[in-house]
Amino acid sequence: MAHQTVGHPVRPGLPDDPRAGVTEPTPACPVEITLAALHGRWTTLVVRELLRGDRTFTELREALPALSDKVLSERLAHLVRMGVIDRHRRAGWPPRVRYTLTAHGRDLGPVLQALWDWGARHRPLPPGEPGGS
Amino acid sequence: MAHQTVGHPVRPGLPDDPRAGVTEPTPACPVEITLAALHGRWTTLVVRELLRGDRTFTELREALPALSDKVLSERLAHLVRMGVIDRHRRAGWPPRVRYTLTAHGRDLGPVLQALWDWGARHRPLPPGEPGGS
DNA sequence: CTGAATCCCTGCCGATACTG
DNA sequence: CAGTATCGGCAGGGATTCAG
Repeated sequence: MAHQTVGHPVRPGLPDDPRAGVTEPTPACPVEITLAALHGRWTTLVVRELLRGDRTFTELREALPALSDKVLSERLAHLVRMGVIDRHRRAGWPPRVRYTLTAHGRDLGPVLQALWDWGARHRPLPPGEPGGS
Repeated sequence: MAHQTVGHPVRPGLPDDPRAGVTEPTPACPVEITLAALHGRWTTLVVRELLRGDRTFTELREALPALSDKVLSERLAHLVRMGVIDRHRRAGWPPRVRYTLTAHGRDLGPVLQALWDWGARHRPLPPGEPGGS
């Protein structure tokens, strides 16, 4: 997926960020950056679990039973690369790894809230409902 | 892409919406609904253009030159189905079609703003910046 | 326990060509 | 002008298996 700008039109008083005028999906756009962080199936659910508190790999698997090891592993690595979560290894046996949100990760709370709010207000067309115009 | 809930943990005072506890990516989750509406490459850029005012097919192509006819057509049909935009045909020749945001579509402004804000605050790891924890 | 490697299948998106 | 039809490449993600 790829996305972009917006913001300038929504807030005419915004700083004249040149990224608000891009004409193609570029990774430099802030909207792209955020959607890239949340990209992938299960990603928002993993973030939600971590918003409730730090978790181990197994705890996440138990919270999301239908999520496979491979995909969970991928999602966690992705979120670490995106600076959303941190990975903490505890020495000894058995290996224990805890995942916690970074400061940036915690800042995703309001973003997910905005996504929730719009979806909650929106009727998912049951079927044949235009919208409201 | 697929996503989910959140909201309950972010706002402990939220109504006890059962959707806040789903354990897999279901279309019933509000977060899923919103991400489904914005799903697909170019989608947010098309919405941004329409937030600036209504547009015709050709005007959108000119605003987003790298976007192909086929994909633009797909995105517009998708956004209509999602209740985000309306399609207005004007009789006569040549055919003129204007696309405008619905009320729900205009409500996406704050959502895109939230996405913009997080991405703008976040350093896209240039490379090698964990996050903040 | 916490993953990584592999296989395969599906769905997206771009390019090109064609129609009302 | 405003699309649709078709094709092909590639990345995403699920199941299974293997490793530190």
